[in-house]
Amino acid sequence: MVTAQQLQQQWADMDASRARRIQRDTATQIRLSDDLPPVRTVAGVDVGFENADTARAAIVVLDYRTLEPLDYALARLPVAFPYVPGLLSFRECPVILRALEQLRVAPDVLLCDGHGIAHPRRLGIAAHLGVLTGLPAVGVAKKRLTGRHGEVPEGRGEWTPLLDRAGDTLGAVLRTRVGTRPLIVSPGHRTDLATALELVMACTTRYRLPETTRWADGLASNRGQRWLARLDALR
DNA sequence: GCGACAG
DNA sequence: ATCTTGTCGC
Repeated sequence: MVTAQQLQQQWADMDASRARRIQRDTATQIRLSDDLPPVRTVAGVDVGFENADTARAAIVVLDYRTLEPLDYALARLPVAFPYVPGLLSFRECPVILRALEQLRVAPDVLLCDGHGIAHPRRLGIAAHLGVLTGLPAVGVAKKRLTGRHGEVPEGRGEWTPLLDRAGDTLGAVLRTRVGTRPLIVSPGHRTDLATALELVMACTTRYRLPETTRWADGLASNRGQRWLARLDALR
């Protein structure tokens, strides 16, 4: 499998047009059939920035049934790619892979911060990460990147499809909690939309964001110390 | 050429 | 993403 080091060097300072070419090429390897094993562990994946040139990835593996943390990993790496809408994975995948290498408990599926196939070239960070690792992956984003949709029903768990120009379904705009902005869920790799929605709802309790992303978000951010203390308290 | 634009 | 306190509302 590809290592974080390889990508870090290989993608450093790569021009946008070449990156898009890689995306169109990599997107052909995505499998959207639902072939996940019985899910017992789910991982939250996110990246934060300590400063302008240091990225920090956080991965937290939760027990799918109880949503209790089973394992986690953190990784730091110099930023080698700018943030360009549509090219997020080139900036964040290297650190994430570095963190995945440290994990001791293997996750059955990855819930990533960002989109799956709800992307201009169908290769959001969740899809890219899925292909790179071979693991089932789902995209959970707080904002839309591409696609259009109608009004979203107000009930918890209700959703509306996110469509592209041709009318193909890219994902779903999901209301995880009443009274808050909906999330955008899209399959990344080895999952279909129905399963992606099921996974996200199963990981969501009383907040807008699923527990997976809440943990990963917290640990990747600058208040990560707070969340580390919570993990220790559970042991 | 004019908007839109994950984290 | 990140810089940051209080504050409006259930």
